[in-house]
Amino acid sequence: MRKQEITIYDVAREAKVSMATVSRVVNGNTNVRKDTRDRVMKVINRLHYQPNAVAQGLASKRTTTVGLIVPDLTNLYFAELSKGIDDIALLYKYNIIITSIENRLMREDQAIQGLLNKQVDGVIYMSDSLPEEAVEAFKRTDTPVVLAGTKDNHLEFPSVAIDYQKADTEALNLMYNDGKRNLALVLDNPETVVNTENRIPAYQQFMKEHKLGKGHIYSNIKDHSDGYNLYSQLQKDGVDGVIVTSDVSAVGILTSAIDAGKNVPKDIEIITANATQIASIVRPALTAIRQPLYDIGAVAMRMLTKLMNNEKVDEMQIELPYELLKKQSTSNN
Amino acid sequence: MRKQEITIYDVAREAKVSMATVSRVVNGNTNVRKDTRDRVMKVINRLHYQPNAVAQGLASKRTTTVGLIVPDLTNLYFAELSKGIDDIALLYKYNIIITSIENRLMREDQAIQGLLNKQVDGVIYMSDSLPEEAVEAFKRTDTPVVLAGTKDNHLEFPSVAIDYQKADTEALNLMYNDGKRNLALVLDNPETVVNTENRIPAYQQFMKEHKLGKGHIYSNIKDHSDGYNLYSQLQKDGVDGVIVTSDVSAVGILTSAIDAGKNVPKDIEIITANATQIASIVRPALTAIRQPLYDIGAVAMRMLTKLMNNEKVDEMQIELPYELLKKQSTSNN
DNA sequence: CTGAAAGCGCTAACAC
DNA sequence: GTGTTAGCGCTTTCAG
Repeated sequence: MRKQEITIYDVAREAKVSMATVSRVVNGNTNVRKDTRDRVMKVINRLHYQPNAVAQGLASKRTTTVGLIVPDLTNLYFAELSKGIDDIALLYKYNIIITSIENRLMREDQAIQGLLNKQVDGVIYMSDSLPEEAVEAFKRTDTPVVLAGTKDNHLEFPSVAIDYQKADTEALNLMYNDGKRNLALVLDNPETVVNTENRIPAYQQFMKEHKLGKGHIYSNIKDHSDGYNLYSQLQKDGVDGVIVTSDVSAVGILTSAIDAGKNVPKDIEIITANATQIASIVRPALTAIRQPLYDIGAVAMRMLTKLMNNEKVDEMQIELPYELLKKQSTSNN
Repeated sequence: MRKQEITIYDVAREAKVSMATVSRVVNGNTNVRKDTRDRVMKVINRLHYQPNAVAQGLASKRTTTVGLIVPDLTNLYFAELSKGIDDIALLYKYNIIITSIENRLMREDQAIQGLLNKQVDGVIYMSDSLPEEAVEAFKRTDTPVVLAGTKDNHLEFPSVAIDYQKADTEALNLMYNDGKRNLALVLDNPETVVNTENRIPAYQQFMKEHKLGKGHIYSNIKDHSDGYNLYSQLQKDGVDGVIVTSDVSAVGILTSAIDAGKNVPKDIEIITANATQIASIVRPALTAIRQPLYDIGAVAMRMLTKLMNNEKVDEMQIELPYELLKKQSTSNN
């Protein structure tokens, strides 16, 4: 709806060439003589011609657009992932259509279908859960998909993530070495693949191996106040060390403990499993499993570019290194 | 690139109608007899037909897509604005193409041009600065634009924001009433319209009216460590009260003060001017100018839908109410 | 209420 | 190297 609808046809006429030639110039095709190229370029600049990406998309069947499916924009975990994706997308000249699915009106499979209808060239899926309908939706298409910061049950889709199981075990071990024996796991969503297939098994195995009983798993602790309110329960249950999957919830537990006159890490140790900048901003700073979120996003997007170009991808399940950042919410003996 | 490329033509053939009729059914045009509509719908469902949005866009010149221009995805200020935008966009069935311009590779006007080439139906601009080239880019087009959480110098564009000047004056007054006399203004970007036209004038006028001298304005304090490092300078300058435009920077100042053994609010009062959830998570909680970020985004997007439909919009410059949330970083006498 | 036909602006064989 | 010509899949007059 530009005021001046300059089309490729206008340029062709003014430059006295065919639209095919203009198209070649626009797309950097080398099969154009230098002087005609220059002539066309001059007209393009004079007329301020800008190719209509929609028409290009229809004709070429490539939209240079990728879809992002993300649960919550205001969760820094996803925001930091997105940043990595965005930077690489820019590098490869892809636009990003973002679809947030936290809203009840939008289901995963609908989000996918919507993106597919827009003819995106690829999709990056960051939602922590991958419902069966979503899997089906992906399978109905040739459009490549990469999971970022999450995995699927059967490793059917390419993904970029960390070794959650190993990370959690290491975190539990840290608290164990600090003398903590009543360790708990605090989950946001208990049904995500990462949790059911990685975090919970890691926790249960650790508890078993160290003969610590069944332990405690708390679910649906998603925001600051959830965490804040959970603390009294943790006290009742005698918990002295927790891994928390939601960053702000970890802060909530921390604040609640301090407000209750407790000492962190003496009375309770806290490790946040999906650290964002928030973990390092609060005091005491939270010991954290630091995932390379930006890199996960960047690598996922890079992988997607390869997939979209039908390039060979040697590794479909990429695992990036994490770091267990020991801060003030554990005593780190 | 779907495996099964069902087109409107396939549906037409199977349903024994013309593609025009299928199109009418798909678009909810009422001029279709009920039984033909049903027949077409049945075929659509059987074939899993999904309209190609790119072809629709080319033919109808509407893409049901809006562009978002945002400086930084990982800044919760923008994330919270985006959430409001996203929810309303979903409601009106618009997709969102997000363009982040913090990257040096992407300038404001390029971002705009890119969105325009994609034939977006409208743009929401959240960047805190609006360079001349960006203004020019917008003027070359009929595509409606709404500024969210920011304003332009000449009120040329529709916008949704708060009264920054009034808010800051109120904040300064709070600290003044607490007995603070060496008040400072800590800016992220000193060149944004909101700062040059609203915050700085408000500050200067307040200082003048209360005969507090020239005061101190600090610039380019953008992240947590900027704020943290600034504190020693604030001490040197004897500052006992600050308004900070970057939320995480405010936390940085807070943490730095506490680490230096100071008392907040006794030694220094801190008010954050662009509060996000972070402001309420830290302890002591930050006194904040709480802007209704979600609402700003939602109202901006709603306004844009009207503009895109050529509906009448009575108010082009919308000002939403803010709240001065008195928390623990001021003594609130 | 339905169909025919002309594009939307561009790309991509295929000729020359 | 360059031009010609079909489409891409859909919407939208315009007839009837």
